[in-house]
Amino acid sequence: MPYTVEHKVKTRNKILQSARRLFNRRGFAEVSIDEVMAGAGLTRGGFYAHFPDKESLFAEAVTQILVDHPAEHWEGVDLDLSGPDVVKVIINAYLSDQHMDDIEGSCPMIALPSDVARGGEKVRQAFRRVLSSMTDIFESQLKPSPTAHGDALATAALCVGGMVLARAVDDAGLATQLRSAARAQALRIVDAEAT
Amino acid sequence: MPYTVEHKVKTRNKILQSARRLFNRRGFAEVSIDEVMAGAGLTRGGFYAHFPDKESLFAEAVTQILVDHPAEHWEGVDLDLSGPDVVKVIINAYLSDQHMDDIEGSCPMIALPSDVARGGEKVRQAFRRVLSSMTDIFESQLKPSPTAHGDALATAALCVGGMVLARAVDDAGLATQLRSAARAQALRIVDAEAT
DNA sequence: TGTACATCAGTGAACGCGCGTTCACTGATGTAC
DNA sequence: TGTACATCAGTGAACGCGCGTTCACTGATGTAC
Repeated sequence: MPYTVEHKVKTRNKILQSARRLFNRRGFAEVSIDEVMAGAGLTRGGFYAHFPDKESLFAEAVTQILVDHPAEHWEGVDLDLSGPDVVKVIINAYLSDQHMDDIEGSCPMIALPSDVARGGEKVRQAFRRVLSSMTDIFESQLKPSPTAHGDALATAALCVGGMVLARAVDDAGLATQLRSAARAQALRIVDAEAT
Repeated sequence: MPYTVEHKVKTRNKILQSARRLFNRRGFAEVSIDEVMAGAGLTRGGFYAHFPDKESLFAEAVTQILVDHPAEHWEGVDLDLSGPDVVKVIINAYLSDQHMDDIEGSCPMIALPSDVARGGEKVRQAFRRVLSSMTDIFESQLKPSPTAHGDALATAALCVGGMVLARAVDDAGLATQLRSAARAQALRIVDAEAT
């Protein structure tokens, strides 16, 4: 068996990373397989040795951030996921300038939510896994209560909603206001409900 | 001058409405001009007598909801914009089952945020106008304070974020939880800061 | 150790197709007489 | 009032192009001897 197994896995990951960068920047429909493969240093035809079709690539690219960067996500942001303030650290990192500017490396929930909403079942399932990985951390750090689950979901809605609006608006000042307003409310929720 | 001026305006609006429906459902890049024109009962070629290119159509379609439905937005939801509880009425309508299900008629901030974030200046400006028309109403009903503006922005982030996540997730139960969690927090903000 | 070989990751030409846009036209319309 | 006409909204064939996908191939590789 020529070529090691790791060789193929490595190539597959190169394709996924190229896809994630390109999808984050330009969206699913606007990116061609040619471009994804070129970004991975490969050519068109090889794609189908790794993925059955474009839609599958989309689903895996959305999930990839979970597999590949389990702890530290956004360039220049230190995520200490073991300290007592995990939730605040995540909120601040999520709504940070670095995450705002890091289009290619950003969370797929911000870069691709409307693409996913229109996508197939696999993509939407991948999206839910990403969201749950966030809300599970939030909920685990809140004081157990009947509202803890809802508070975690609302906190995620604030983080994602604040960033999505900030990215879509043509006014940099408004974008900054949106992020700090979302941050303030998110921190208020977790402060009120912290363990 | 054959054909009245209103005739051309009417046709233009038919194209815009067809575009808004199709873009909301399938996204900007995924919808063809042929489909938009067919949805308006017209054929391909006529498009360029009304719009210079596809991007301009996108920008106008995003704004159209403001021009066309200034008061009542979502099917089956009564919006009383004159009462004292405007903000609560809007929050409830925005996060309602009707708005969740009405994909074609929904707010463009929910259906198209990531498409807009990648779009040109005109589209992003149109998006900001839609967002501001919402936050202006919120802010005008809050007790004047240094945080009123931010509270209005955070409320919008909750409404939009809650709906965007609900639409993207593959789990109907989670979608409902997201919407009611966002609603609860949004109402909490305006209750704490109401005039 | 060195070489012949079987494997299969990756290549790139080719496919049919639908896209955004252009343009010569047609025919329904309001107006002038 | 009735008719001839100029206008221009809308038509649909055509354009070049890039897409997703297929497939016969090539050549770098690890293995067997």
